[in-house]
Amino acid sequence: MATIRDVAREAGVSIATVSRVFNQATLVSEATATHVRGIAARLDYWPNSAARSLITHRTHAIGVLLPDLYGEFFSEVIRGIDLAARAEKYQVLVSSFHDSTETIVSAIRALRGRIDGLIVMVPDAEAHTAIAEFATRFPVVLLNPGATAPECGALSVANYDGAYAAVAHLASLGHRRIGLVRGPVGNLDADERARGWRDALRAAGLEASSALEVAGDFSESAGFQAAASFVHMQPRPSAVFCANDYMAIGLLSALRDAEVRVPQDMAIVGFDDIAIGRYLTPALTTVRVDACLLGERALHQLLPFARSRRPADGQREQLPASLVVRQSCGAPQPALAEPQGGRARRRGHGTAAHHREDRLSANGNGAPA
Amino acid sequence: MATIRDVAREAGVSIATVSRVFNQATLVSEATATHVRGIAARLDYWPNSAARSLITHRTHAIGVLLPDLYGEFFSEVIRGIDLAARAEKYQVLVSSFHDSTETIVSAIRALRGRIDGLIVMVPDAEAHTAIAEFATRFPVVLLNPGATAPECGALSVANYDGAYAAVAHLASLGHRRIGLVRGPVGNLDADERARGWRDALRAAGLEASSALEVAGDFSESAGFQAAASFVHMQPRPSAVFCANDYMAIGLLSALRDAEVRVPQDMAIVGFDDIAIGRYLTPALTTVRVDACLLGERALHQLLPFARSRRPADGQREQLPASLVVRQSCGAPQPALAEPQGGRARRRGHGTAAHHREDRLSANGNGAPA
DNA sequence: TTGTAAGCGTTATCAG
DNA sequence: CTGATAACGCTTACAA
Repeated sequence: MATIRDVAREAGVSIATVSRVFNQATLVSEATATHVRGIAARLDYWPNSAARSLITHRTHAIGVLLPDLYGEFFSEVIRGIDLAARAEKYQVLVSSFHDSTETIVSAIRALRGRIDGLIVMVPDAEAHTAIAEFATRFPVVLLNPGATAPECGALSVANYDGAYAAVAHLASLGHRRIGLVRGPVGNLDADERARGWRDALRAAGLEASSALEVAGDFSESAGFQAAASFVHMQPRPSAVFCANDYMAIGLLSALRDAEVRVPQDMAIVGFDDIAIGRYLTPALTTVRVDACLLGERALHQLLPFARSRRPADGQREQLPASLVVRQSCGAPQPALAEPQGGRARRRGHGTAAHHREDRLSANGNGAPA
Repeated sequence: MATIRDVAREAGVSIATVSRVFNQATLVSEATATHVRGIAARLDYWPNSAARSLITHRTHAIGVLLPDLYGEFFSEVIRGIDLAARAEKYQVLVSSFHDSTETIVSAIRALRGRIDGLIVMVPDAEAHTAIAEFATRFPVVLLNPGATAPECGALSVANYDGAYAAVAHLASLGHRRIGLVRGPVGNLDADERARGWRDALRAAGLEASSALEVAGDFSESAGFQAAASFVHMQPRPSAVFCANDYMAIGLLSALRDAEVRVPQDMAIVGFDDIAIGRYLTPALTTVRVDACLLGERALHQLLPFARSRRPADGQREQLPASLVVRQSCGAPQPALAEPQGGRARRRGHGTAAHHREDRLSANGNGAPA
C-alpha cells in the first residue's frame, strides 16, 4: 500500500504538501494539487486513518452498543444510524453485549480509541451508572428513557404516552377489563409502557390491579404463553395491551389455537409497529415507533460532541409514539387508513420506493393526524 | 487519557516493559507485571489502538459492506457476524451502500486502514469485478453465489436447491401451473432462485414459460402488485413460488383482499423463512435460510486471512436451504412439525431461550431431515 | 506556496 | 528479564 512518502517522492514534492492536498487543499497551488492528486490516484494512495487519528485525536467513527442485535427494532436503529453517519462521512462500529454490566464495560474499553463518540442502549439501571461515569469524559448518547446522567445526551421514545394512548383507545371502545403483557422487569422502556397502561386505566376509572398483568420478556413465546393466563382469568379481560408487537404476535397465535376470536372475544394492541403487523390476520393495532428515526436523531445529537471530543451535555429528546389503528382492537376502520402495498421492504438491490402508510395520531380516537 | 508513558513513569519501569505486560506478559517477571497492571488499572490506561495498529499493521476489526441494512435477512447476517466477531475479539465496522458501483468503491476506500478484512455482499456483476480487483490485495469474503474471483472467499445459500425443492414440492402436490414472483433481474440470488423454479418445473414435465413469471424486487409491495397479474392470468396458476418471504406476504395480503383463498385457490411458497412466517394466516410454507449462520461462517472463513493479512484463497461454501412446510402450500401438516411458542424473539434484556423449530429437509417431500 | 522537522502512542529490535 | 531507541504514516507548527 502506497504511503504519503511514495506519493511525495513520485510527485517531486514534500510529504507536507501531499498532506495538505488531502486536508486543507486551499493552502496549495491548484497546479501542484492536481498534479499530486494524479499521482495519488495512480498509486492508489489514501491516507492511513490510524496514523491520521494518532495525531488528530479523531477517528471519524462512532460506536454503537446495543444489548442485542435481534429483531426489527435494533436493526432499524442501526440502519438509521448508518444512514445518518454515511451522510456525515462517519464510520459506524457496532457491538452488542449479552450479559452483565461487566461486559458492557469491557465492550466500551475495546472501543476506546477507535471512536469519537458512543451511542448506547443500556438495559437496566446498574449498567446505567457504569456508562454515566464513562460519559463524564467521553461523548455518549443514551437510547433510553429516564436517563439521569447529566453528562449524557439521551433520546427516547414516548413509551408512556404511546401506551397510554393505546389503552385509552381500548377503554374508549368500551373495554372494562384490559390486561397487560409486560416487558422485562427493570427494562426501562418496559416499565414506562406498564406505567402508561396503569395510568390510562385509572384515568378511565378502571381496575389496574397486578392481577391483570402477565410477565413477559418481549419474545413471541412470552406472548404465546401469556394467552393461557388471560383465557383462565376470572373474569376474562376483553382486551390486552402487549408491551411489544412480538408478544402480541405470539398471543394472537395462541388465541387462534384456543379459538378465542380477535377482536370479538379479545381485543389486542401491540407496541412498536413492526413491518409485518399489517399483514397479520387480524391486522395488528399498535403504537408506532420510528426506530430508524431514533437512530438518525441519536447520531445527530452525538455528532457535535464527537467532533469537539467534549462530553455531551444533558440534552433530552423524546420521539413521538403514535397509535396505528388496524383490526385487532376492534375499532371501526377509518377510511383510507392503509393504502395498499404498504411499507416496502426489500432485500438486495431492488428499486422499490419505501412507501409509508398514512398514520393516525396518538390522540386515541382514530382521527387522522 | 493516560498513555503508556504515564504508566511507565508511575510504575518506575520503561515503556517497553509496560508494553510487554499488555502483549507478551510471559517475557516479564510476575512481580513487575502485577505491579504494572495495578498502576494501569488505577490510571485507567488501555493501549491506544490507533498507535498499536500503526506499527502492527493490524486493526483487529473487520468491515461489513452490504447493499442495505433493511429487513430481517441483513439484520440476521450482521448479528451472526457480530456474534462470531465478539467471540474472537474482533470489532465490526458496518457500512451500507445504496447506489452504484461507484459508492461501493468509495466505501471500501473509507474502510481501508481501519479493517483487517472485509465481508461484502455485492448486488450485481459489475460491482463484483470492482471487488475482485481489490481482493487480490486484501482479504475479502463474498456473500454471493457464483462468485468467480479466485482471490475471494465466498459463501452463499443454496438458492437453486431451495427453490427447486419448493417448486418440486408444489408439483408433487399436484399443481400443474406454478407461477413465479422474481427478485430483481441481475441480483445473483434472485437469478438462482428463478433458475431453480424453472428447472423444477421442467423436471416435472411442466410449463416454465416466462408468461408465468412476474417481476419483483423483494419488497412486500412487489408481491402485493403481483397478485393482479396472477389473478388475471389465463389459465390462472394454482400455485405461486415467491423469491422471498416479504413478497409472499404482500401477495398473501392482496389475495385475501381479492378473496382468493390460500391454499385452496392458490398455494403460496416463500423463501428465507423470516421469523414472522409461522404467525401468518395461513402460516407460510417457505425455504429456510439461516442468515445468522451465514454471517458466522463468513467471519470464520475470513478470519485466518485477516490475521495473516493475505488475500483469501478461492474457498467456496454453500449453506443449505431447507423446505419448511406450513399451511400456505396446502400440504397435509406433518405431526409435530412446529412446537408452539416458536422461535423466540426479543427486544431488550429478556431471558427467553431461542427455541428453534423442528425443520424439514430440502428433499421436497416433507419427510423429517 | 512550499519544505523541514517534531511529534502522536505504540511495538519491535537490539543491547545489556 | 529489562531498557533505549528506531520505526509506523501522518499532521502541523515554524521557517523559508
